[in-house]
Amino acid sequence: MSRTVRTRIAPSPTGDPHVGTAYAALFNYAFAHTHGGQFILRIEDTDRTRSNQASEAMIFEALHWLGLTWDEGPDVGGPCGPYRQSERSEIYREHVKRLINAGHAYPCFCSKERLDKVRARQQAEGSTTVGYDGHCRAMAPADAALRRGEPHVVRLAMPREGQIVVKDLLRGEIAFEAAGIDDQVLLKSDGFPTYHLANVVDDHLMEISHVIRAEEWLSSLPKHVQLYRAFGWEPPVFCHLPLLRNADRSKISKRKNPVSLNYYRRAGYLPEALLNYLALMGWAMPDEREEFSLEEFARLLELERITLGGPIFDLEKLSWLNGKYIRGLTVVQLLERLRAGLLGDDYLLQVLPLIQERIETLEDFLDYGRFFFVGDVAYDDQALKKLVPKGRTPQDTAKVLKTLLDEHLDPLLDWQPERLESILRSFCEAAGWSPNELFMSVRVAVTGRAASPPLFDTMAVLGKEVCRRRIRRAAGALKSIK
RNA sequence: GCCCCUAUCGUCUAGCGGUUAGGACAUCGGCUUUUCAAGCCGAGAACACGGGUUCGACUCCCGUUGGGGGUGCCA
Repeated sequence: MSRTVRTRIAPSPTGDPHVGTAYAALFNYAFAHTHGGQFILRIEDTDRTRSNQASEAMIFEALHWLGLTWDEGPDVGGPCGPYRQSERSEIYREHVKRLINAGHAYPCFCSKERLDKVRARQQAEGSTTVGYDGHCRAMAPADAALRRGEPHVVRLAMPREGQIVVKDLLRGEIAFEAAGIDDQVLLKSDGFPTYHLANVVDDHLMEISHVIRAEEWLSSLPKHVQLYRAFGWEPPVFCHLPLLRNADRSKISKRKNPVSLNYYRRAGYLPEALLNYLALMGWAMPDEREEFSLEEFARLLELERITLGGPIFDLEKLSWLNGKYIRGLTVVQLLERLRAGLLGDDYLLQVLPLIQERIETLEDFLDYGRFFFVGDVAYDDQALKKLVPKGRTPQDTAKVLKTLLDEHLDPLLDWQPERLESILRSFCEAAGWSPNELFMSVRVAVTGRAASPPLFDTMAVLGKEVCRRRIRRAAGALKSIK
């Protein structure tokens, strides 16, 4: 009870920095501060194929922008490091060994094919439990030792019967039938731990007192609790936050909502307004005041008061709040905000070289460079016509743009001219479009005009978020054409 | 399919057995204003349904329905 409060945010660096990460970080940060504890940043990069350095850097950057500073983390260090899971492999391996020796875990040599087959059969039979069937659990330790050289994973030996009762701060006790939970993989065949293992081991070793995370983890809580038991550790307090939702109530996603923190930053939302809005999701101040600072939030947050209905992330209300914050600034402060972004030297110095050769008077600058500074661009009839190459239909064009965006541009984190060019060029072949066709279409989508500075440089300067939303919008506009 | 969570205006929420069910966004109307915003004032708008418990349920319990999440060698 008197234990120091230590909370953490544990993002996985596999994409653009996510608004859900900021949401969880906000509550963890605030709770730690309410209780004079520490807030820790841990990078969960155990998925070697998806984890990526650019993503990690963007997460740091985005959280710094928001002002959610951490007391311990990969960049600032701390007594419980390293804070990057990829650098802790030895720790996990040792802990797995302990579990195996105690009979709480076992090696599993089942092939992917067998696993798929088992799952397919269970599904076909309408079996009540779908998951690993425990095939290798019966293997004698001596036999397993003999096969040590073969590729294998290590699984957690879950109790076969009875109930696993877990406790969530907001929901109270929740009982799961042990029979319905399969033996989770703890150590992958590449030697890296799964989330389940790594998060339990690290939370324990890093002395995390309160695990405040998204509700999507609630169903794996019994596995985590079982791990704490197997290790003989005292589990932390668990508090599962409601999931942010799209307007249709599904879990917030990039197809239906801007989810990248970079979007909000570029669009000109003030970090304190975003944080304030996020704090309103599932939380209300005791006096119902809706505008408050991070400090006030950190002073008054009580986890018990969090509401559990999944809140819809409402851009309209966010924008209203943001407007309030902007109006609350002095003119000089407003100028500073502008200079920190769209009207800052950094950005202007990127834009100007692309415009310089194309203007004759300084006042041409605004007219010509307009699309570098606005959010959406308008597509007039002429632009709409240029968007669709001769001989192509609006529908085809919309489809090509969407595919380009979703499958090729969206996963790109290193948003540089060279990368963009190679992606667009190879996409031409895949789509069966000529570079002329595709590049003009993308140019118009991204700038609103048929004439612009070199496409890839322009896209690079505009940034991923702006390109994304404009291409998306262009595709949408095309679809509504007859 | 199975497991788990969840349910107050369109949206975010207050409520914690007895209230004309309150506030905010959005919407609509008015005032202000050269215009547009902003600001101010006002209006419409909710306890999903069915059983209990109780003198009394939005509040407690059970069920139904709706919504969500999970069911990966992803987190």
